[in-house]
Amino acid sequence: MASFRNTIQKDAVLKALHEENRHMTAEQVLAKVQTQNPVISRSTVFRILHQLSERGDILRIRVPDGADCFDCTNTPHYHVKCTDCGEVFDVDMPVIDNLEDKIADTHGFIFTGHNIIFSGICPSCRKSRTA
Amino acid sequence: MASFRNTIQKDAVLKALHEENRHMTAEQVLAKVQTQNPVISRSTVFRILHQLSERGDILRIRVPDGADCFDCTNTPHYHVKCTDCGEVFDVDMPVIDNLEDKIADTHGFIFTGHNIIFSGICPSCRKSRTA
DNA sequence: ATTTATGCAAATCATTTGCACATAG
DNA sequence: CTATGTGCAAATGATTTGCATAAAT
Repeated sequence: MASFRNTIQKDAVLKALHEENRHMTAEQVLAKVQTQNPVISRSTVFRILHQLSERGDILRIRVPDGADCFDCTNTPHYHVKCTDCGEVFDVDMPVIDNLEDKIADTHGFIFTGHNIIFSGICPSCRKSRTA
Repeated sequence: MASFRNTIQKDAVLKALHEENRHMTAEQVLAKVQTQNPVISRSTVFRILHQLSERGDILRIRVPDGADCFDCTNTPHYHVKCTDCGEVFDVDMPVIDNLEDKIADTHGFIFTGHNIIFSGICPSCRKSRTA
């Protein structure tokens, strides 16, 4: 069976995610990691983020029309994307249980989950608009 | 001001969308259009789909981890993505009004809308699994 | 020793864009 | 005539992958 090995790169990625404690793109993780350890490659960061999210250790947030984000938490929650700057933020709202039950006709589909992405204007973009 | 012109290509794209009457990827639109008019380029299809969705004539559905879909309807609705084959289907469920009001702490965010993507197993993938 | 990981560069996939030419208004 | 549209090929951006080497178990 495939087992996982501990490497400096994996530690660095996890450390970066925990220090920020919010979702980061792979690019942001790479940048942060490289400030400490300059010799770590982009593909390795992508591979590690992929592996960790497959394992369920971190959350991969598929951002429509933008780079995916990774969150060191593993409890599901919803997100907002600012339509101005494209940043993604957490939403303070409990996950809706059994949302799937509201579907009238399932056509034989088996629903396993759902994801909500809100859109809006983030506080800082709002300020720079009125300014 | 910029105004729009009618071209054979635009007619062809709209015709393709209306004939299928369900969401298609740009690639699918291109394929269908090329059966009638072989000399229409990929970029033109993309440009037209972009233009039409900007105008609000059609719906652009951002599919996480997959090609965007376009729907000739302009009334919003939710979608399911089959985790097996990746196909996207409409969901028979009314759009939730005021979902944004359920957000506890908005941190100064202005919410303008939301989108829900369900995940599940489509009927045909389910069949081929048990087979 | 054997298997998993890494770094690099090249590949992929969906989509956009620059540019010269065509065409609708 | 003049602005908008088209076709092509090349560019983009995010992510993945093949391959030889390195490191963890």
